[in-house]
Amino acid sequence: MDGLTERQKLVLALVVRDYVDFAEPISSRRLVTNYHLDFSSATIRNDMAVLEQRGLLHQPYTSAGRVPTKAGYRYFVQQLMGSNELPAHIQEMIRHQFYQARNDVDDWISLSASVLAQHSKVASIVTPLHTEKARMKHIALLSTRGRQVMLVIILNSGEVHQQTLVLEDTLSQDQLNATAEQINQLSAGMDSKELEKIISDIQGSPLEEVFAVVSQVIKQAEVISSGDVYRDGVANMLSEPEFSEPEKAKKTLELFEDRVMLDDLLSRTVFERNASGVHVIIGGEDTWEQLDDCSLIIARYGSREHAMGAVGILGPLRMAYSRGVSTVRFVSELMSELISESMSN
Amino acid sequence: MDGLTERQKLVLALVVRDYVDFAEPISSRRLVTNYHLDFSSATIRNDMAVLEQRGLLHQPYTSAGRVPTKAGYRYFVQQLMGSNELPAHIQEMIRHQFYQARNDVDDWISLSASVLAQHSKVASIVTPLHTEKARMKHIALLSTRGRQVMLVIILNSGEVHQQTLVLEDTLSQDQLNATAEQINQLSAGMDSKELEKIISDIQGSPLEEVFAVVSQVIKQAEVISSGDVYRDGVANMLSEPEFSEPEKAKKTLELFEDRVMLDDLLSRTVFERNASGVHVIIGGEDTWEQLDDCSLIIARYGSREHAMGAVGILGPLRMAYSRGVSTVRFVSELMSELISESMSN
DNA sequence: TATTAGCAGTCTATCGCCGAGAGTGCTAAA
DNA sequence: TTTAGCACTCTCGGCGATAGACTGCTAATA
Repeated sequence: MDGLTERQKLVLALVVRDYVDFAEPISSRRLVTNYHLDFSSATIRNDMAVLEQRGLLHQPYTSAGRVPTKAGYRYFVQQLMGSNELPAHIQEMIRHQFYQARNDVDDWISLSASVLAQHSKVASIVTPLHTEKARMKHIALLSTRGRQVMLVIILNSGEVHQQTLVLEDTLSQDQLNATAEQINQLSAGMDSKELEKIISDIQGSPLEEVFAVVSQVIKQAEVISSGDVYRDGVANMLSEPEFSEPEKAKKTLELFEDRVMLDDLLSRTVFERNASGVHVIIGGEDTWEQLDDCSLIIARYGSREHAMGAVGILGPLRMAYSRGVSTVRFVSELMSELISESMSN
Repeated sequence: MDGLTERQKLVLALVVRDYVDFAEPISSRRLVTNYHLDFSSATIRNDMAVLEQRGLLHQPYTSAGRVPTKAGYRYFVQQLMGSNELPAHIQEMIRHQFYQARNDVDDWISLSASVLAQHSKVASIVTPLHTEKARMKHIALLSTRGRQVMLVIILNSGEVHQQTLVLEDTLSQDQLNATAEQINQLSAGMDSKELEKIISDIQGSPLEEVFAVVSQVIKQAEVISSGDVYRDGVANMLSEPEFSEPEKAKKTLELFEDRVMLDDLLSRTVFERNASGVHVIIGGEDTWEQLDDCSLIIARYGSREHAMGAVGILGPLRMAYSRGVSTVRFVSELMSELISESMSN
């Protein structure tokens, strides 16, 4: 009910739909003729006036058509849009692309960024997997060159992290193997706190340096770092008329280079909100000023027990929400499925 | 000599310099007053007419000021610019940033992208290290989760590659260690061709699958892949007036997402040309159509014996070439230095 | 011969104006 | 409650005129 008649809801939905497609203010007559409504344009005008009073539509100037407000988009997404599935042939196409890829999480991640950008015509963001409670499973030390050594850390979740070390002296691979073995014996299954305890126990040991780095890497694994967020389709955004003024375009592009903001956004939306499923953030929602004229559709993938990441798309307010949500939902579910398959057994 | 008087060269240099700063056609009077020349504007006008005849300057329309042509920029870069060093305090600042970073090539790479973008005010591109003749030094197999195994390959050059495998059966870490040991014994120091020979020898062995992937990864290491090129400062570009038309801006942004083109560009400029040092590519140089109104300043880092990468900046034709070249040169030398230090023992 | 002052000529950019067109809100009738 | 009709408002595109910025040329000068 919430005070809107069925016809008013229809009008709102049609305005959103038409505006998304054509990016110009929508007039009452236009709706009547394009959608063969059984009402006169005057009737629709009355409904539009009501919707404007409720703050769901906006008139750029007296006697222009109507444009949805942020609240209008939100109402549309929450009440009117429903939840459509992605058409079967599209699903098939995407699945096919994934099955063709190598069996590698990193490849899937970059592929999903590309798929999302391609199907949504806006920019996409995909984070790698990360674990909330990171525990070390196993490490390896590999001699690369000179005193340089690669430390590879496998977490319980299956995530892999690596980090270069430069040691005081050159060690042979055999010596490194022995060292790694020692560390594995001492600390398999530990989290960063437990590791720190060990470090204080072994003060002065030649292992201390390596331990410190292991603990540091594990601590970092618990925070999502935008450093290795995948992006794609950023150029798509510039086709949208809302970014025709270079100033706005620049502001938006800077979003994608602002790591602090991305970190905050991703961790606060996807990882803290306990609700799973697809989130739609419209126009910054009073929290992210920079996102003021963008919308974000985002969902988790992976599983809470092991490791999770986020896939999403970022576009203008005037965005194909229904299609966007279906696409993001499908891709996130597909990713989860692929990952759990590759880890099973 | 090459047919230009000293004063004509000066005029060209000043036009380039002033145009770079102000992005508007430069008039004869403007040069005289701004740079306190001891000639009248009429004299400068005569020189400008000559420079235009030589194709070094261009007049947007009758009775507008002059703008450098691509040839003009090229002449400036090759003959007039000289090679300035980056101011000492800037050098110090950049060094400081690098010494603060972790001792990790990947961190240096992303840092150098950020430093270049910041100091040049245009976009930067940095590739990771890659080797022309990749030989396997050592591999490790690490059990991650279920049948999923991480294959880590260390090349002779010190580069590290990793790739997830999904095996038929779950193997314990001990079994994996044994397998890796076998492979190391059999094939340490081999290049991809030699590996392929081995593969045909061990047809049907359980090692075959792993071998195939090792050989594939090594082959890939020889090609520079834009997949993991670092970019930064792309948003900077949109501040430049040449990208105020969204159409051009989009075309340029697409450059950064066009992996095929980046691959080609990087391998043909930096890795094939035997001359080392800084390369300046102005306006695509008849080879890269998409780069038509961009310039690229790029240099190698690393060393030919071990592994090399490229650092560079990409901006509009109207670019601060002198400063750009100094910056790129300095960063590439610094990277080389840091890498060789971390590899020495 | 090289340089310069002066001037006529050319082109752009900007402003204001006007009319066409689109779309509304309102009123009165169905 | 819906609708036809109409007056009103506001934008957008085109037009013309003006101001201003530079140039190229010519004739004078050192």
